[in-house]
Amino acid sequence: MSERDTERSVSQTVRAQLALRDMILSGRLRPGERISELQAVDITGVSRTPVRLALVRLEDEGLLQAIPSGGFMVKAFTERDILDSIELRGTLEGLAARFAAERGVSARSLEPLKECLADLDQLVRQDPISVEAFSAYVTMNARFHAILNELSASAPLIREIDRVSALPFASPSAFVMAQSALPEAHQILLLGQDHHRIVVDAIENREGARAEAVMREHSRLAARNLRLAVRNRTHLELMPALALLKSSAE
Amino acid sequence: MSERDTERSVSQTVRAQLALRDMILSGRLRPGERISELQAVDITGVSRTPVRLALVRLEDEGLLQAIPSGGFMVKAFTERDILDSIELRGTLEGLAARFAAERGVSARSLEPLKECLADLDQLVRQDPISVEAFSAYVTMNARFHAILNELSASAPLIREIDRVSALPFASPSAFVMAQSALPEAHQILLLGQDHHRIVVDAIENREGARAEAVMREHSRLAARNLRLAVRNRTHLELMPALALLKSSAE
DNA sequence: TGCGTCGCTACTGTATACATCTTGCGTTCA
DNA sequence: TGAACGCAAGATGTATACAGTAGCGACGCA
Repeated sequence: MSERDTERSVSQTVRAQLALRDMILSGRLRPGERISELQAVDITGVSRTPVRLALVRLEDEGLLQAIPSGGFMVKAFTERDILDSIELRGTLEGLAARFAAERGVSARSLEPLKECLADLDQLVRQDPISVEAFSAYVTMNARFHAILNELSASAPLIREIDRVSALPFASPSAFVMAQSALPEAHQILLLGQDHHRIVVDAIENREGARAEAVMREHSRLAARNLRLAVRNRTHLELMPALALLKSSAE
Repeated sequence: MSERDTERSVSQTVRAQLALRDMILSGRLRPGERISELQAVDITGVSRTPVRLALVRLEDEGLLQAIPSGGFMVKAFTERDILDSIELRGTLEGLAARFAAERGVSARSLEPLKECLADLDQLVRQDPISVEAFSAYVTMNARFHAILNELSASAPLIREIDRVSALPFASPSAFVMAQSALPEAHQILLLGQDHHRIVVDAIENREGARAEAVMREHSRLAARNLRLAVRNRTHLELMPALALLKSSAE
């Protein structure tokens, strides 16, 4: 039904954007491959005008790269690019946390964040964590990060964080599912949750430097997950984002 | 001549983008004002297709805001938004400097930065600084920042810095010209140049934390300039970016 | 056999016509 | 007199036709 709704109500541009993004992330369009407008028309079934807009949007989303002579190609990323993007997100989220801490947040507006924290606590408490719980964790984790960013009350900053997190391998939840297959899974989850706890505490006590530092460190868990998961090589299918890696690592 | 070249060789899309950006920054399109495609067609003289692309590009450049029901309006910024954008740029440039310092930069690739530093030294040495020298300073300062960012050797980071600096009030040179009218002008220039000197030194000695901290502080000079210039209210014409401020400050 | 040039093909850039939707104003009814 | 409904105007969303250009291949000449 929601499928139907999507097909009917959403604009052709958005539909094309979703279809193309899916093709890229699933690896059916390989990094470096040129993607012509007509090809995109074939894929998406809409005409060139919305396809063109979709391509432009995917370009500034960072998934495509403009070719000087015209047209677009699928962007390729190195492992270093991915790690830098994660560090970048951590830096921005750190700034958001610092803003929240330094500028002060009312007890009332801190409430949703604390509720979210409690929900996450509930989830990580199970010892062998079920796949469903992992999935719920991903959702709730994204929510936690979103609320935290909002607390910065800085529109320009939130905009940039959203932008950076749109890269499939830079989002706070990018490698959580991959992590679920690791033996260290539970321990990493507990570490992450402790970071969450600390940042809430730091904001409450207006400790800007502490809030910033812990969010930076928090993002490095994603980097650690990435390295572990790539090394183990099993469950690469849990990380669709890796389809964008330059061939060497594939 | 370059005018001619622009008119001839550049695509209609780019031409429309430039014309519209100019209209916005010059204040002829006021913040909050809706800008219809047909209106934009009248302004730019090109047809709706390239106009549309130009509008989309200006949206993700941050100058326009999409209206939910379709179309775009000129984005309005608060003084707080501007200050946050400056802090944001400082944070990103700080990260770039830290990357450069921690990862190490060869003496050879540090050379252009040092040359740039020496050129800047030459410029700030004059005591009553001429307007021409100020103008030259703006150019050279932009060059210094560009080289510094490149030294991070991080494509994703450079991309974001460029993006943030594209906002007319967030670029490293945004308020330098405005500053030229202030009595404190020379002193501020010397402070900024000292920051430049320190960051080069820190990178050379692989002091990541120092390089990061000084670039953050460096960006706050822009915030200080902004505040001073707004308070003095003279020479607001040197800061076209302020056309985007929400009405209160105008 | 290699290099240069010519021509073709297929792509992107642009304009415009048509369809759909939203918004605002006017009219009518309670 | 106020509110709600309907219509009209103008906006955006979409499709497509046409023009211009770049890239590639083939052919010819040295």
